[in-house]
Amino acid sequence: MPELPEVETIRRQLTAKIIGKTLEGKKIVKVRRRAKVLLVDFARGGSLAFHLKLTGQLIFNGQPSRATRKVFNFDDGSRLIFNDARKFGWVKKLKDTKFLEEKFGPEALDIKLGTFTARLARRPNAKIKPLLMDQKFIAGIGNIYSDEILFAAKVHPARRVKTLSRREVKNIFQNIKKILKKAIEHHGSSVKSYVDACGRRGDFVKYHKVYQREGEKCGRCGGVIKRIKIGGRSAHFCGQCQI
DNA sequence: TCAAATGTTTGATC
DNA sequence: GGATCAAACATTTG
Repeated sequence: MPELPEVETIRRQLTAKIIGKTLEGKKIVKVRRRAKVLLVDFARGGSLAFHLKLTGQLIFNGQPSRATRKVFNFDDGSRLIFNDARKFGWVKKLKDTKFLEEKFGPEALDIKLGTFTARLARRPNAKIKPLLMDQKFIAGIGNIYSDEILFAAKVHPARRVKTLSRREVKNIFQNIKKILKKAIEHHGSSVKSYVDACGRRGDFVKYHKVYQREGEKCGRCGGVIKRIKIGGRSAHFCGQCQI
């Protein structure tokens, strides 16, 4: 799944649907997100934690299918379906979620420019795309949005951090916020299997400028969109205007 | 049949 | 410690 915008979409929808319901005798008081982990908090402590990895789905009042791994039944007869075709995802009960604070870096939507710049300065030799996807460096960005952010900032995904100008750093920073927020407004990107908590597909794919658009013409400069491997993942970028 | 896929972890190597 | 890469997890899709 599901990068920050997709998990955040599900978080918001579940907040509206399941707060106040009771699950296995425990009242739900909050639905939170930390990095790409979704947390359902109970009144007397403890949480249910979900990670959807690549193909996980959480559908409120969905119908079970072959991909269904778990069904959570609420006291009022409604339910939450956890699907995951590839079985990489997980759900677990946590007594304490404090460790999640240190497990991940600052939230992408919360980080300040000064913090972002200071953290970059500690990793001068890292390539920018894998660094943006490093959850310990900054939390919430994955393969789709790192490509889109770097396209918007006109920065090549393999650029070393130490070669970035202050202006480029600011540009990347501003586009992290801008693109993630816009993607949330569109309920995320349904490239393949992702659907939101209502079982609907996200709309943001039509705004992708480079992700999975190899061979197409760049909408900004007319160059050709390329795909290369960086850190074992596909990186999509315009070979002409991303320097 | 082969390649690639929204994520993360682990181990090897320089 | 950093950086890079391959492999692993299990399955679907083109």
